[in-house]
Amino acid sequence: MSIGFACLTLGLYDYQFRTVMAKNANKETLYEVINHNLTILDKMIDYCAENKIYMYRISSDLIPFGSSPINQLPWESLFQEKFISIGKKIIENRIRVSLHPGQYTVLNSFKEDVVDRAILDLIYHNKILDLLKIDSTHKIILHIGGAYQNKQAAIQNFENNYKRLNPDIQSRLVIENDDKIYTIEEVLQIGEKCQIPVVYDNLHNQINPSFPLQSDKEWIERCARTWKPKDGKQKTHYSQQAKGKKSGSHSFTIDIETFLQYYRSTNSHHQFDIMLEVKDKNLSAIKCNQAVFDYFSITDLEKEWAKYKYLVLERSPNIYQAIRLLLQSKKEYPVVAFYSLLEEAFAVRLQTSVVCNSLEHVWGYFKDKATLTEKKKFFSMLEKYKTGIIKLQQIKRYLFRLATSYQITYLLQSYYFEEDFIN
DNA sequence: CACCGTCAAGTCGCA
DNA sequence: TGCGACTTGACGGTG
Repeated sequence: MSIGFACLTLGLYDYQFRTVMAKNANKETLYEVINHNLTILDKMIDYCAENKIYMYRISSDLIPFGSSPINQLPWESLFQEKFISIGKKIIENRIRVSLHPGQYTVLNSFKEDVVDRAILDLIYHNKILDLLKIDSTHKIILHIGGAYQNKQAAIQNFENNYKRLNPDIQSRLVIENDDKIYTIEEVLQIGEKCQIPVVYDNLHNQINPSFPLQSDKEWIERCARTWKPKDGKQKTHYSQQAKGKKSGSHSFTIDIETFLQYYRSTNSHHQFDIMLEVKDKNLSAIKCNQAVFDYFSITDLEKEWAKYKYLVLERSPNIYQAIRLLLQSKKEYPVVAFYSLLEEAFAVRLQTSVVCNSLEHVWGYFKDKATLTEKKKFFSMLEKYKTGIIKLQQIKRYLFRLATSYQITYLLQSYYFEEDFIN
Protein backbone atom coordinates (compact mmCIF):
# COMPACT_ATOMS: atom_id res chain seq x y z
CA MET A 1 0.00 0.00 0.00
CA SER A 2 1.03 3.62 -0.39
CA ILE A 3 0.68 6.97 1.32
CA GLY A 4 0.68 10.02 -0.93
CA PHE A 5 0.19 13.78 -1.10
CA ALA A 6 -1.73 16.18 -3.26
CA CYS A 7 -0.50 18.49 -6.00
CA LEU A 8 2.00 20.84 -4.36
CA THR A 9 5.19 20.63 -2.33
CA LEU A 10 6.60 22.54 0.61
CA GLY A 11 10.22 23.35 1.24
CA LEU A 12 11.44 22.61 -2.28
CA TYR A 13 12.91 25.27 -4.51
CA ASP A 14 11.52 25.66 -8.03
CA TYR A 15 8.65 23.21 -7.87
CA GLN A 16 5.89 25.81 -8.40
CA PHE A 17 3.16 25.37 -10.97
CA ARG A 18 2.12 28.43 -12.94
CA THR A 19 -1.38 29.64 -13.73
CA VAL A 20 -2.82 31.97 -16.35
CA MET A 21 -5.73 34.37 -16.01
CA ALA A 22 -8.42 34.26 -18.71
CA LYS A 23 -7.45 37.67 -20.10
CA ASN A 24 -3.83 36.52 -20.60
CA ALA A 25 -4.61 33.10 -22.02
CA ASN A 26 -3.10 33.56 -25.47
CA LYS A 27 -1.39 30.67 -27.23
CA GLU A 28 2.14 31.87 -26.51
CA THR A 29 1.54 32.21 -22.77
CA LEU A 30 -0.37 28.94 -22.61
CA TYR A 31 2.43 27.13 -24.42
CA GLU A 32 5.02 28.45 -21.98
CA VAL A 33 2.95 27.69 -18.90
CA ILE A 34 1.99 24.17 -20.00
CA ASN A 35 5.57 23.42 -20.91
CA HIS A 36 6.70 24.69 -17.52
CA ASN A 37 4.01 22.76 -15.64
CA LEU A 38 4.87 19.50 -17.37
CA THR A 39 8.52 20.01 -16.46
CA ILE A 40 7.48 20.52 -12.83
CA LEU A 41 5.27 17.41 -12.96
CA ASP A 42 8.25 15.45 -14.25
CA LYS A 43 10.32 16.72 -11.32
CA MET A 44 7.52 15.86 -8.89
CA ILE A 45 7.55 12.26 -10.08
CA ASP A 46 11.33 12.14 -9.61
CA TYR A 47 10.90 13.62 -6.16
CA CYS A 48 8.28 11.00 -5.24
CA ALA A 49 10.52 8.19 -6.44
CA GLU A 50 13.55 9.53 -4.57
CA ASN A 51 11.57 9.78 -1.36
CA LYS A 52 9.74 6.46 -1.80
CA ILE A 53 6.35 8.15 -2.02
CA TYR A 54 4.29 5.93 -4.29
CA MET A 55 1.13 7.96 -4.62
CA TYR A 56 0.64 11.48 -5.93
CA ARG A 57 -2.35 13.62 -6.97
CA ILE A 58 -1.73 15.63 -10.12
CA SER A 59 -3.09 19.18 -9.94
CA SER A 60 -6.08 19.92 -12.17
CA ASP A 61 -4.32 23.20 -12.97
CA LEU A 62 -1.67 21.27 -14.94
CA ILE A 63 -3.21 22.56 -18.18
CA PRO A 64 -4.72 26.03 -17.63
CA PHE A 65 -8.30 26.12 -18.96
CA GLY A 66 -7.79 22.50 -19.99
CA SER A 67 -11.53 21.98 -20.47
CA SER A 68 -12.47 25.47 -21.61
CA PRO A 69 -12.70 27.08 -25.07
CA ILE A 70 -10.45 29.81 -23.64
CA ASN A 71 -7.58 27.40 -24.31
CA GLN A 72 -7.31 27.07 -28.09
CA LEU A 73 -3.83 25.54 -28.06
CA PRO A 74 -3.62 21.95 -29.45
CA TRP A 75 -1.74 20.99 -26.31
CA GLU A 76 -2.45 17.25 -26.55
CA SER A 77 -0.43 16.89 -29.74
CA LEU A 78 2.14 19.58 -28.91
CA PHE A 79 3.13 17.92 -25.65
CA GLN A 80 2.43 14.29 -26.54
CA GLU A 81 6.04 13.19 -26.14
CA LYS A 82 6.48 14.96 -22.86
CA PHE A 83 3.38 13.23 -21.50
CA ILE A 84 4.59 9.84 -22.70
CA SER A 85 7.98 10.22 -21.03
CA ILE A 86 6.39 11.29 -17.75
CA GLY A 87 3.98 8.36 -17.99
CA LYS A 88 6.88 5.95 -18.46
CA LYS A 89 8.52 7.35 -15.37
CA ILE A 90 5.29 6.91 -13.40
CA ILE A 91 5.06 3.27 -14.45
CA GLU A 92 8.76 2.50 -13.94
CA ASN A 93 8.68 3.89 -10.43
CA ARG A 94 5.33 2.24 -9.61
CA ILE A 95 3.81 5.53 -8.61
CA ARG A 96 0.04 5.68 -8.51
CA VAL A 97 -1.32 9.03 -9.61
CA SER A 98 -4.80 10.50 -9.41
CA LEU A 99 -6.72 13.61 -10.35
CA HIS A 100 -9.41 15.44 -8.41
CA PRO A 101 -11.70 17.86 -10.26
CA GLY A 102 -12.69 20.71 -7.95
CA GLN A 103 -15.94 21.64 -6.28
CA TYR A 104 -17.13 23.45 -9.43
CA THR A 105 -17.32 20.30 -11.52
CA VAL A 106 -20.90 19.27 -10.84
CA LEU A 107 -22.11 16.27 -12.78
CA ASN A 108 -25.51 16.10 -11.08
CA SER A 109 -26.61 19.69 -11.77
CA PHE A 110 -30.09 20.33 -13.14
CA LYS A 111 -28.63 22.98 -15.43
CA GLU A 112 -27.72 21.36 -18.72
CA ASP A 113 -24.86 23.77 -19.46
CA VAL A 114 -23.31 23.04 -16.06
CA VAL A 115 -23.49 19.30 -16.78
CA ASP A 116 -21.99 19.83 -20.23
CA ARG A 117 -19.05 21.67 -18.70
CA ALA A 118 -18.69 18.99 -16.02
CA ILE A 119 -18.51 16.32 -18.70
CA LEU A 120 -15.95 18.36 -20.66
CA ASP A 121 -13.93 18.69 -17.47
CA LEU A 122 -14.00 14.93 -16.89
CA ILE A 123 -12.92 14.44 -20.51
CA TYR A 124 -10.02 16.80 -19.82
CA HIS A 125 -8.95 14.93 -16.69
CA ASN A 126 -9.25 11.60 -18.48
CA LYS A 127 -7.19 12.94 -21.36
CA ILE A 128 -4.27 13.62 -19.05
CA LEU A 129 -4.24 9.98 -17.93
CA ASP A 130 -4.66 8.81 -21.52
CA LEU A 131 -1.76 10.94 -22.71
CA LEU A 132 0.37 9.51 -19.92
CA LYS A 133 -0.66 6.06 -21.20
CA ILE A 134 -1.43 4.76 -17.74
CA ASP A 135 -4.19 2.31 -16.85
CA SER A 136 -7.47 2.49 -14.94
CA THR A 137 -5.83 1.97 -11.54
CA HIS A 138 -4.95 5.68 -11.77
CA LYS A 139 -8.17 7.35 -10.66
CA ILE A 140 -10.23 10.49 -11.10
CA ILE A 141 -11.99 11.40 -7.84
CA LEU A 142 -15.33 13.20 -7.95
CA HIS A 143 -17.88 14.46 -5.45
CA ILE A 144 -21.56 13.81 -6.11
CA GLY A 145 -22.53 17.49 -6.31
CA GLY A 146 -25.46 19.60 -5.11
CA ALA A 147 -28.65 18.60 -3.30
CA TYR A 148 -31.11 21.01 -4.96
CA GLN A 149 -33.63 20.56 -2.14
CA ASN A 150 -34.34 17.05 -3.34
CA LYS A 151 -31.51 14.66 -2.65
CA GLN A 152 -33.20 11.60 -4.14
CA ALA A 153 -33.81 13.41 -7.43
CA ALA A 154 -30.27 14.81 -7.30
CA ILE A 155 -28.84 11.31 -6.77
CA GLN A 156 -30.93 10.03 -9.66
CA ASN A 157 -29.57 12.87 -11.77
CA PHE A 158 -26.02 11.88 -10.86
CA GLU A 159 -26.70 8.30 -11.91
CA ASN A 160 -28.29 9.34 -15.20
CA ASN A 161 -25.44 11.66 -16.09
CA TYR A 162 -22.85 9.09 -15.02
CA LYS A 163 -24.34 6.72 -17.58
CA ARG A 164 -23.78 9.34 -20.29
CA LEU A 165 -20.02 9.23 -19.71
CA ASN A 166 -17.69 7.40 -22.03
CA PRO A 167 -16.72 3.93 -20.62
CA ASP A 168 -13.06 5.00 -20.50
CA ILE A 169 -13.96 7.78 -18.11
CA GLN A 170 -16.30 5.52 -16.15
CA SER A 171 -13.50 3.00 -15.68
CA ARG A 172 -11.37 5.66 -13.99
CA LEU A 173 -14.00 7.53 -12.04
CA VAL A 174 -14.36 7.07 -8.29
CA ILE A 175 -16.67 8.96 -5.91
CA GLU A 176 -16.10 10.40 -2.46
CA ASN A 177 -18.17 11.52 0.53
CA ASP A 178 -18.06 15.29 1.05
CA ASP A 179 -18.12 17.56 4.09
CA LYS A 180 -21.51 19.18 3.51
CA ILE A 181 -24.03 17.24 1.46
CA TYR A 182 -23.39 13.60 0.59
CA THR A 183 -22.55 11.27 3.48
CA ILE A 184 -20.58 8.08 3.09
CA GLU A 185 -23.79 6.00 3.30
CA GLU A 186 -25.33 7.94 0.41
CA VAL A 187 -22.18 7.72 -1.69
CA LEU A 188 -21.93 3.99 -0.98
CA GLN A 189 -25.50 3.44 -2.16
CA ILE A 190 -24.68 5.19 -5.44
CA GLY A 191 -21.39 3.31 -5.76
CA GLU A 192 -22.95 -0.07 -5.04
CA LYS A 193 -25.81 0.52 -7.45
CA CYS A 194 -23.74 1.92 -10.34
CA GLN A 195 -20.56 -0.10 -9.68
CA ILE A 196 -18.44 2.96 -8.93
CA PRO A 197 -15.56 2.57 -6.44
CA VAL A 198 -15.98 4.69 -3.31
CA VAL A 199 -13.26 6.71 -1.60
CA TYR A 200 -13.77 7.10 2.15
CA ASP A 201 -12.73 10.46 3.59
CA ASN A 202 -12.42 10.27 7.38
CA LEU A 203 -12.67 14.01 8.10
CA HIS A 204 -15.64 14.53 5.79
CA ASN A 205 -17.38 11.69 7.58
CA GLN A 206 -16.52 13.22 10.93
CA ILE A 207 -18.18 16.54 10.11
CA ASN A 208 -20.91 15.21 7.81
CA PRO A 209 -21.58 11.85 9.43
CA SER A 210 -23.85 9.05 8.44
CA PHE A 211 -26.20 7.61 11.05
CA PRO A 212 -26.12 5.16 12.72
CA LEU A 213 -22.50 5.98 13.43
CA GLN A 214 -19.92 3.42 12.39
CA SER A 215 -16.17 3.27 12.86
CA ASP A 216 -13.68 4.30 10.20
CA LYS A 217 -12.74 0.64 9.90
CA GLU A 218 -16.32 -0.41 9.20
CA TRP A 219 -16.85 2.24 6.51
CA ILE A 220 -13.53 1.39 4.89
CA GLU A 221 -14.42 -2.29 4.82
CA ARG A 222 -17.71 -1.56 3.13
CA CYS A 223 -16.02 0.74 0.60
CA ALA A 224 -13.49 -2.02 -0.09
CA ARG A 225 -16.19 -4.11 -1.73
CA THR A 226 -16.76 -1.40 -4.37
CA TRP A 227 -13.14 -1.75 -5.61
CA LYS A 228 -12.59 -4.31 -8.40
CA PRO A 229 -9.22 -5.66 -9.62
CA LYS A 230 -9.17 -3.26 -12.60
CA ASP A 231 -9.45 -0.37 -10.12
CA GLY A 232 -6.30 -1.32 -8.27
CA LYS A 233 -5.94 -1.07 -4.52
CA GLN A 234 -8.70 0.65 -2.57
CA LYS A 235 -8.03 4.37 -2.08
CA THR A 236 -8.96 6.49 0.92
CA HIS A 237 -8.46 10.10 1.96
CA TYR A 238 -7.09 10.97 5.36
CA SER A 239 -6.92 14.34 7.06
CA GLN A 240 -7.01 15.87 10.51
CA GLN A 241 -9.00 18.88 11.69
CA ALA A 242 -6.90 22.05 12.11
CA LYS A 243 -7.30 23.02 15.76
CA GLY A 244 -8.91 26.42 16.28
CA LYS A 245 -9.90 26.70 12.63
CA LYS A 246 -13.31 26.17 11.20
CA SER A 247 -14.73 22.74 10.80
CA GLY A 248 -13.24 20.88 7.87
CA SER A 249 -10.01 22.89 7.65
CA HIS A 250 -7.04 20.63 7.12
CA SER A 251 -4.31 20.63 9.75
CA PHE A 252 -0.90 22.06 8.91
CA THR A 253 0.82 18.75 9.51
CA ILE A 254 -0.29 15.21 10.31
CA ASP A 255 -0.02 14.42 14.00
CA ILE A 256 1.93 11.20 13.81
CA GLU A 257 0.53 9.55 16.96
CA THR A 258 -3.05 10.21 15.86
CA PHE A 259 -2.27 8.94 12.38
CA LEU A 260 -0.73 5.73 13.66
CA GLN A 261 -3.71 5.09 15.89
CA TYR A 262 -6.00 5.45 12.86
CA TYR A 263 -3.66 3.41 10.68
CA ARG A 264 -3.40 0.53 13.14
CA SER A 265 -7.12 0.44 13.78
CA THR A 266 -8.00 0.36 10.09
CA ASN A 267 -5.13 -0.73 7.90
CA SER A 268 -3.18 -3.37 9.78
CA HIS A 269 -2.91 -5.59 6.70
CA HIS A 270 -1.79 -2.81 4.31
CA GLN A 271 -4.90 -3.34 2.28
CA PHE A 272 -5.58 0.22 1.09
CA ASP A 273 -3.87 3.37 -0.14
CA ILE A 274 -4.05 6.66 1.74
CA MET A 275 -4.03 10.12 0.16
CA LEU A 276 -3.14 12.70 2.79
CA GLU A 277 -4.89 16.06 2.65
CA VAL A 278 -2.72 18.37 4.69
CA LYS A 279 -1.06 21.75 4.31
CA ASP A 280 2.51 20.51 4.59
CA LYS A 281 1.91 18.09 1.71
CA ASN A 282 5.09 16.11 0.84
CA LEU A 283 6.49 16.63 4.33
CA SER A 284 3.67 14.74 6.03
CA ALA A 285 3.82 12.14 3.27
CA ILE A 286 7.48 11.50 4.09
CA LYS A 287 6.67 11.42 7.80
CA CYS A 288 3.81 8.93 7.51
CA ASN A 289 5.64 6.71 5.05
CA GLN A 290 8.68 6.58 7.32
CA ALA A 291 6.45 5.78 10.30
CA VAL A 292 4.78 2.84 8.60
CA PHE A 293 7.16 1.13 6.17
CA ASP A 294 10.17 -0.94 7.05
CA TYR A 295 12.24 0.10 4.04
CA PHE A 296 13.31 3.28 5.82
CA SER A 297 16.24 3.49 8.20
CA ILE A 298 17.93 5.87 10.63
CA THR A 299 19.76 7.36 7.63
CA ASP A 300 16.46 8.60 6.22
CA LEU A 301 15.57 10.22 9.55
CA GLU A 302 18.96 11.92 9.60
CA LYS A 303 18.34 13.29 6.10
CA GLU A 304 15.04 14.77 7.21
CA TRP A 305 16.60 16.11 10.36
CA ALA A 306 19.22 17.96 8.29
CA LYS A 307 16.39 19.78 6.52
CA TYR A 308 14.39 20.62 9.63
CA LYS A 309 17.15 21.41 12.09
CA TYR A 310 17.34 25.21 11.83
CA LEU A 311 13.56 25.48 11.95
CA VAL A 312 13.71 23.56 15.23
CA LEU A 313 16.62 25.60 16.56
CA GLU A 314 14.74 28.81 15.85
CA ARG A 315 11.88 27.61 18.05
CA SER A 316 13.47 25.52 20.77
CA PRO A 317 17.16 24.88 21.45
CA ASN A 318 16.04 22.29 24.03
CA ILE A 319 14.14 20.21 21.50
CA TYR A 320 17.02 20.67 19.07
CA GLN A 321 19.35 19.07 21.60
CA ALA A 322 16.82 16.36 22.40
CA ILE A 323 16.57 15.34 18.74
CA ARG A 324 20.35 15.34 18.33
CA LEU A 325 20.57 12.98 21.26
CA LEU A 326 17.73 10.83 19.98
CA LEU A 327 19.44 10.25 16.64
CA GLN A 328 22.84 9.50 18.13
CA SER A 329 22.35 5.78 18.43
CA LYS A 330 22.61 4.49 14.88
CA LYS A 331 21.12 1.13 15.75
CA GLU A 332 17.66 2.39 16.63
CA TYR A 333 14.94 3.73 14.38
CA PRO A 334 13.08 6.19 16.65
CA VAL A 335 10.74 7.48 13.97
CA VAL A 336 7.73 8.28 16.16
CA ALA A 337 9.79 9.99 18.84
CA PHE A 338 11.61 12.02 16.17
CA TYR A 339 8.47 13.33 14.48
CA SER A 340 6.68 13.87 17.79
CA LEU A 341 9.55 16.10 18.91
CA LEU A 342 9.38 17.99 15.61
CA GLU A 343 5.66 18.53 16.12
CA GLU A 344 6.35 19.72 19.64
CA ALA A 345 8.91 22.22 18.32
CA PHE A 346 6.50 23.61 15.73
CA ALA A 347 3.96 24.21 18.46
CA VAL A 348 6.40 26.58 20.19
CA ARG A 349 5.80 30.26 19.52
CA LEU A 350 8.69 32.14 17.91
CA GLN A 351 10.68 34.25 20.37
CA THR A 352 12.89 36.99 18.96
CA SER A 353 15.97 36.10 20.97
CA VAL A 354 15.79 32.42 20.04
CA VAL A 355 15.16 33.27 16.39
CA CYS A 356 18.18 35.59 16.33
CA ASN A 357 20.36 32.87 17.79
CA SER A 358 19.42 30.53 14.94
CA LEU A 359 19.84 33.31 12.35
CA GLU A 360 23.40 33.76 13.58
CA HIS A 361 23.96 30.01 13.34
CA VAL A 362 22.85 30.11 9.72
CA TRP A 363 25.01 33.20 9.14
CA GLY A 364 27.91 30.94 10.06
CA TYR A 365 27.71 29.42 6.56
CA PHE A 366 28.53 32.81 5.05
CA LYS A 367 30.82 34.50 7.50
CA ASP A 368 34.04 33.43 5.72
CA LYS A 369 32.62 34.04 2.26
CA ALA A 370 30.45 37.12 2.47
CA THR A 371 31.68 40.56 1.46
CA LEU A 372 31.86 43.33 4.02
CA THR A 373 28.76 44.90 2.48
CA GLU A 374 26.83 41.64 2.81
CA LYS A 375 27.97 41.27 6.40
CA LYS A 376 26.88 44.82 7.23
CA LYS A 377 23.57 44.28 5.52
CA PHE A 378 22.89 41.06 7.45
CA PHE A 379 23.69 42.52 10.85
CA SER A 380 21.75 45.66 10.13
CA MET A 381 18.74 43.53 9.16
CA LEU A 382 19.25 41.49 12.33
CA GLU A 383 19.04 44.70 14.39
CA LYS A 384 15.95 45.82 12.49
CA TYR A 385 14.36 42.44 13.15
CA LYS A 386 15.13 42.69 16.87
CA THR A 387 13.42 46.06 17.06
CA GLY A 388 10.46 44.91 15.02
CA ILE A 389 11.12 47.10 11.98
CA ILE A 390 11.33 44.17 9.58
CA LYS A 391 9.83 40.69 9.55
CA LEU A 392 11.62 37.37 9.80
CA GLN A 393 10.61 36.62 6.21
CA GLN A 394 12.65 39.54 4.93
CA ILE A 395 15.86 38.52 6.64
CA LYS A 396 15.35 34.91 5.56
CA ARG A 397 14.81 36.03 1.98
CA TYR A 398 18.15 37.82 2.17
CA LEU A 399 19.87 34.72 3.55
CA PHE A 400 18.24 32.67 0.80
CA ARG A 401 19.73 35.03 -1.80
CA LEU A 402 23.15 34.58 -0.22
CA ALA A 403 22.71 30.81 -0.08
CA THR A 404 21.85 30.85 -3.77
CA SER A 405 24.76 33.02 -4.84
CA TYR A 406 27.29 31.08 -2.75
CA GLN A 407 25.62 27.75 -3.59
CA ILE A 408 25.30 26.54 -0.01
CA THR A 409 23.62 23.27 -0.96
CA TYR A 410 23.01 22.19 2.61
CA LEU A 411 20.89 25.28 3.28
CA LEU A 412 19.22 25.32 -0.13
CA GLN A 413 18.05 21.73 0.35
CA SER A 414 16.69 22.44 3.81
CA TYR A 415 13.20 23.61 4.72
CA TYR A 416 14.61 26.66 6.52
CA PHE A 417 13.51 29.23 3.93
CA GLU A 418 9.98 27.86 3.49
CA GLU A 419 7.73 30.78 4.36
CA ASP A 420 4.74 28.66 5.30
CA PHE A 421 6.61 27.75 8.48
CA ILE A 422 6.98 31.34 9.63
CA ASN A 423 3.48 31.97 11.04
C1' DC B 1 10.01 44.60 -3.36
C1' DA B 2 6.21 44.03 0.06
C1' DC B 3 1.44 43.92 0.18
C1' DC B 4 -3.13 42.77 -0.91
C1' DG B 5 -7.04 42.57 -4.02
C1' DT B 6 -8.34 39.59 -7.90
C1' DC B 7 -9.21 35.46 -10.44
C1' DA B 8 -12.50 31.17 -11.74
C1' DA B 9 -15.89 27.83 -10.98
C1' DG B 10 -21.34 26.29 -8.95
C1' DT B 11 -24.15 25.95 -4.95
C1' DC B 12 -26.14 27.40 -0.85
C1' DG B 13 -27.64 30.46 2.70
C1' DC B 14 -28.93 34.79 4.16
C1' DA B 15 -30.75 39.47 3.42
C1' DT C 1 -33.94 37.87 -6.20
C1' DG C 2 -29.49 38.81 -5.77
C1' DC C 3 -25.25 38.64 -3.73
C1' DG C 4 -21.53 37.04 -0.51
C1' DA C 5 -19.18 32.93 1.34
C1' DC C 6 -16.99 29.05 0.34
C1' DT C 7 -11.84 27.52 -1.44
C1' DT C 8 -7.02 27.94 -3.16
C1' DG C 9 -2.51 29.52 -4.73
C1' DA C 10 -0.66 32.35 -7.95
C1' DC C 11 -1.16 36.51 -10.62
C1' DG C 12 -0.61 41.36 -11.10
C1' DG C 13 -1.38 46.05 -9.89
C1' DT C 14 -0.33 49.46 -6.25
C1' DG C 15 2.40 51.96 -3.06
